[in-house]
Amino acid sequence: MNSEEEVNDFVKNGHQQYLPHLSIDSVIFGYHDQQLKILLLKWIGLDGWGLPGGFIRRREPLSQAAHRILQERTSLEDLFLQQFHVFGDSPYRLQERSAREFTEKYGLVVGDDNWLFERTLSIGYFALVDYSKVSVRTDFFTTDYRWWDVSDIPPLLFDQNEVVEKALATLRLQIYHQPIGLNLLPEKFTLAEIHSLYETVLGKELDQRNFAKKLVSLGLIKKLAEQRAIGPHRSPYLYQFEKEAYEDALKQGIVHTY
Amino acid sequence: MNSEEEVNDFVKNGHQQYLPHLSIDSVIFGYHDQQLKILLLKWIGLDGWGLPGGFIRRREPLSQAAHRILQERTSLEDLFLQQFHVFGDSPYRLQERSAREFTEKYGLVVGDDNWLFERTLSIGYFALVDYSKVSVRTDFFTTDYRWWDVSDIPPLLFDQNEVVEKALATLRLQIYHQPIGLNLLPEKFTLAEIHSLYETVLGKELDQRNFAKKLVSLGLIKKLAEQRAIGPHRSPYLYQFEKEAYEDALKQGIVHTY
DNA sequence: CCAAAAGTGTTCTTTATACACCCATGG
DNA sequence: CCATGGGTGTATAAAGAACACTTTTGG
Repeated sequence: MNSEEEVNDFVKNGHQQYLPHLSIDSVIFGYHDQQLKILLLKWIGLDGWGLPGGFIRRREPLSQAAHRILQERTSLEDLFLQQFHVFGDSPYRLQERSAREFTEKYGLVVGDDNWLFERTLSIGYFALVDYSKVSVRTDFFTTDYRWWDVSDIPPLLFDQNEVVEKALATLRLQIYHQPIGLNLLPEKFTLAEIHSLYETVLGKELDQRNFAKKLVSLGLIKKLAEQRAIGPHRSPYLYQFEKEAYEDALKQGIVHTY
Repeated sequence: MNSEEEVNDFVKNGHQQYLPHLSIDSVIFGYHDQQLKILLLKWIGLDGWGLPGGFIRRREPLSQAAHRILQERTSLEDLFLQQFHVFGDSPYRLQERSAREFTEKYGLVVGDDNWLFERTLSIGYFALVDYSKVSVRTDFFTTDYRWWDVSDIPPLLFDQNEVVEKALATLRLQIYHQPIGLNLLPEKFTLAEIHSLYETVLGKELDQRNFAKKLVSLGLIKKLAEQRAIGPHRSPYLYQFEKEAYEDALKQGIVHTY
């Protein structure tokens, strides 16, 4: 959605294509530089950072909508994507807001009764993606994007800070039952990398030896013959996920402590 | 909602009061007779059993709507109520269905474009309630109700069997992180009762001695001086939840194994 | 040869599991 | 006095936590 014509049509007639009162907000986690990051978009006019999101087509299954929205935004096909909460309590989501504001800022004339300004509940999804594979597409409303460190999220639009908090809490809880990493790390990685990922997500230190022992003994990762040259230091071995064991653990759940 | 007039108004004008395309389905768990049960309603006309549910008022916070719906149905004020999933994938939820059917069965004339027959996503909540304190209110659409054993749920309307399954799965997962029982048991209970509750929810046997040891050592329950007379057997002691420890465990989570 | 990061085992402590007998009660 | 369900402890096994030194590498 980039041309003024398209945008106009979306604003004026979007309610014919999309379900009103409902949107999807995506918290997209990536991992880079030893930091867990999320992707935020800069909304022009509203002058603030917000989550990528979108609407559900009238006859589109919900989970398909969530995938489509993410795919359109990041160009990723395969990703871990999971619903985690519906947000419908915050006063922001109750306001029928800012039609005027919108008109002023975008130069589009819309009425107070426009579908975009009715009360909207938001279904939160979170995704775990390989940072390096994402190519972000911006559009008319969102001219800029940036990966933000989760410990340093700016004030977001509406109640989206709460959405991010809840996504993080869900991820941290889930890591005790399911493996993560397959979608956050490149295919081959070092022990140091996955170790640091887990420390980052959990926000605490994990014993190096115990951690490696655990992952290997669970059969989730396997050591490759390959090593990686990393400058004037000993070369670490590369590891890879055991896909079958990983998928099993995802489905059946495990009880971890790390 | 009982008089024909009220029902007519709800069908014809409900969309002015409620958000369209969205409903709340409640899976209400109760525990009785050593069985985990859920409350189902018999929908007249549709000729089937279904979950209690309702709609969200246009300016009503989501969680408040969930509480209201449950409160109206069960007369309970304090209960454990938790959102667990949004259902928007099943083909049932895509069908704009049965306006004709409806007209035939209820004798109300409604059009195909009536708000009740548009695609509806459902937000699933589950509640844990003290079976003995519930007094169920029926209405025009639901003339009968019954508590069903979770292992013996009949085919439900739409995709509601899936909703029940997911609620159960969520409850079973959650029991590993949070205590349950405070809302399922009467205030004072015996070790045998709570033990059997946990066995029922988890669907497996738990060692009697280890179970009691664990709950007491976690400080979740405390033994009272009182005993209960139970016929020609040794009288069991009564126990009570330690509210503070219980609430803490709810908030902060625990790692159980039982 | 040195700075920096990698790799690797053992001990101790805590937690979980398995298991069986005596006790109290009312009829 | 007896049938029934209640109550309790200990020993073993498994899992988690704590802990430090040697190796490799390129500059």
